[in-house]
Amino acid sequence: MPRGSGKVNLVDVARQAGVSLATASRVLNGSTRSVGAELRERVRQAAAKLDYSPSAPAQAMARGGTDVVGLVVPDISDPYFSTIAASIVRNAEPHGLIITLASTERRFEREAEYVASLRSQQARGIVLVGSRTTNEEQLEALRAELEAYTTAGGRAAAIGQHKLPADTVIVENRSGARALAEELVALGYRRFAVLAGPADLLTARDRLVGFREGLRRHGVEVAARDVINGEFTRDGGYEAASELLERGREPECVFAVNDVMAVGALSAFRDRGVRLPDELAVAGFDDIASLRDVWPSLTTVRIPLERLGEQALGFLLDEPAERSRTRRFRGEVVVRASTPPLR
Amino acid sequence: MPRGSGKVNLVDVARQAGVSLATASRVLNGSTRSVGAELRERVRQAAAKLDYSPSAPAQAMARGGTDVVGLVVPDISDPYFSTIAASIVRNAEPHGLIITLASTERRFEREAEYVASLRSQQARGIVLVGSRTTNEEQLEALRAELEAYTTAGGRAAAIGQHKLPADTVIVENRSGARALAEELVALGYRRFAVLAGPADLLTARDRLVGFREGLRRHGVEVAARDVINGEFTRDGGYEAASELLERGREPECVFAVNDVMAVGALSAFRDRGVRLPDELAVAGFDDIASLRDVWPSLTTVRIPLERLGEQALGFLLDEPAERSRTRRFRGEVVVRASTPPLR
DNA sequence: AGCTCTTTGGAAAACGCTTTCCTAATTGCT
DNA sequence: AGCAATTAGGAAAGCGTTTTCCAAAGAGCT
Repeated sequence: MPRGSGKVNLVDVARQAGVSLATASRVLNGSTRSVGAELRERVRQAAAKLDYSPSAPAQAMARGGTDVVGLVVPDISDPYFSTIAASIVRNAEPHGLIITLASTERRFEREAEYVASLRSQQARGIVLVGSRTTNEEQLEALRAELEAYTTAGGRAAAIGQHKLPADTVIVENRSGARALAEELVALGYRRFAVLAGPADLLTARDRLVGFREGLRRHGVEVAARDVINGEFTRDGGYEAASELLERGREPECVFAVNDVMAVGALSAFRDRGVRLPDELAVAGFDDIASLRDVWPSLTTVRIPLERLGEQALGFLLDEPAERSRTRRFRGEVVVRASTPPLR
Repeated sequence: MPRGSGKVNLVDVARQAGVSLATASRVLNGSTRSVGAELRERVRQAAAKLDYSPSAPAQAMARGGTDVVGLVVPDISDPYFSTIAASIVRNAEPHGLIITLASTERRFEREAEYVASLRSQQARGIVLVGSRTTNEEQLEALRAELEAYTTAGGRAAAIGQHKLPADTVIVENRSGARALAEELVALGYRRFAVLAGPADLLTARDRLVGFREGLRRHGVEVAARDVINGEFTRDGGYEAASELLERGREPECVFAVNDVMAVGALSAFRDRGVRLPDELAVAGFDDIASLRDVWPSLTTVRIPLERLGEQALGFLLDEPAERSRTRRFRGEVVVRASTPPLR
């Protein structure tokens, strides 16, 4: 039942309770200093009666810091990132942290802007979720901002992005893709095509490299014209798959470097009348939960997405280390219906 | 290239530029008051040289407000909500708004807490994305918080939640479900089952009600035992579908009140050996983009999710109205492969 | 040349807290 | 009973901005 009159501040509460500002503050923020039971009660009552709500900005000023953690992702509507975001939000809540969300729409240059904004907000920490990496100039700008942020006392963690001045959480894309490749070879596949995502995306590149490594161990190669770049999205997958068919290539198995692209490819193939999975096998990467119901169910590499976010937040909450830390997570190959044993 | 020494504030900038604090402030925040070209330049240089970053909390205090907009959703990893979130983030950015994200994990009582937190943060606006509605007590608590928030000058908008003291964006669930039902009848279906989501969720209930209305127009009923409640999630759909089969019911078509449940049901049916879509048709609701690639592709009702977020934000940015406004969006039936004409 | 208007710059108040520094009062000793 | 040590409350100094209020200087008149 709110009292409707203007803003109520601590002074009002103190006056109402008949105590000093200092006492009111001490009662309300559970400070170390003790306050007599009687006054404590009076203050509590007054605050309740006036429906007092402390001003977070004022507290931030006085305390010299906030409980804000900034989360910067390339695209919050992509299930890969929204899963990570969910785990971060979930884990942040019990610590009383407030999450600020920025979605860069996969425009890398905005990451630096957001970091700057977060510094201005006096955010306590930043979690940066992986993005492009090849443009050295932009990367340098980002590094500079991060540096400025951390020297100002902020904590930074990155997911899937090496070489940043921050604690980082890494997915072992390369070894995961390697293992997947070997599994596919074991299933009998020899002729592969890869929907490789953007050429300048580290994650995508690592997966391609690992995949080729795995094949090569068994003497299998994938020609350059069987590798198609495209956006790291569902539509990117659809288009790359269409392009593949148009080139007249006839692989036995298509590896899309992430699940989102893989399901796009599934539709593309189906739209062209390809009978899945018998005529063509498809594999993905990530094991996105909300995509587990597609048919044929995707063979993929499971990444512990929730743990990624958890760990990144853990870094922020830990004591700062002198050198930046790295935590690696492995993927696990999951074989499903989209890649039946060949023949 | 950050300067590494402690925090730099406006006073430092002013001193470096040899001007007063007031002048520095005026230059840096593009105030109305004009400042001579020479001083302006000196201040700019000083700020750049010191890598000055204004303190957002201090600005909030002095200005008496922030550029924060709070977004409260039931579950950010659900594509329905992450799509809305994405549209809000995207539209907020050009206005210089900062989005704070709270995910209640579908625990309704936390909405009120988050609103309280947002009031404390002096957030400029709140977008509350639909949740339960039947517990009058909790609803009252939420109303009280919202009331307190708005009388303190904040703006509130709700999506899919009526009867809140806020501008609201409504999806016409009922008419959408009605149209879907009629379409299904036209395709020849007569025996239906419904995976109805949680009984206390308004959205779910409206869809069920509308669906029945549509059927009734053609003299078709769906018995109570063919309506199965469950969680509004993928697993909820899977379980409800399993339950349906265990009951030995043999509908011709199953309507899941949202797509996420529908794809869960798809898997459940497939796991039990039901041949889709010929043996059993399935329809959903929402037309979630990332689920468009499932097979059989879902017949569903398309909701303009992006527009929902856009409109909610629009309400926040508009001049406040004396009475709270409502904007309704209609859904559009989309028939796909999961409901082939019967026979 | 003597006025009154504009500009332009600075001093200082205000925003709402937290926390240090005092002071008064109580407690625990001897 | 007298003193040190502890406890509880208040006054006031920040925290980093924005913005009002003044004053000085220059511009435009007659």
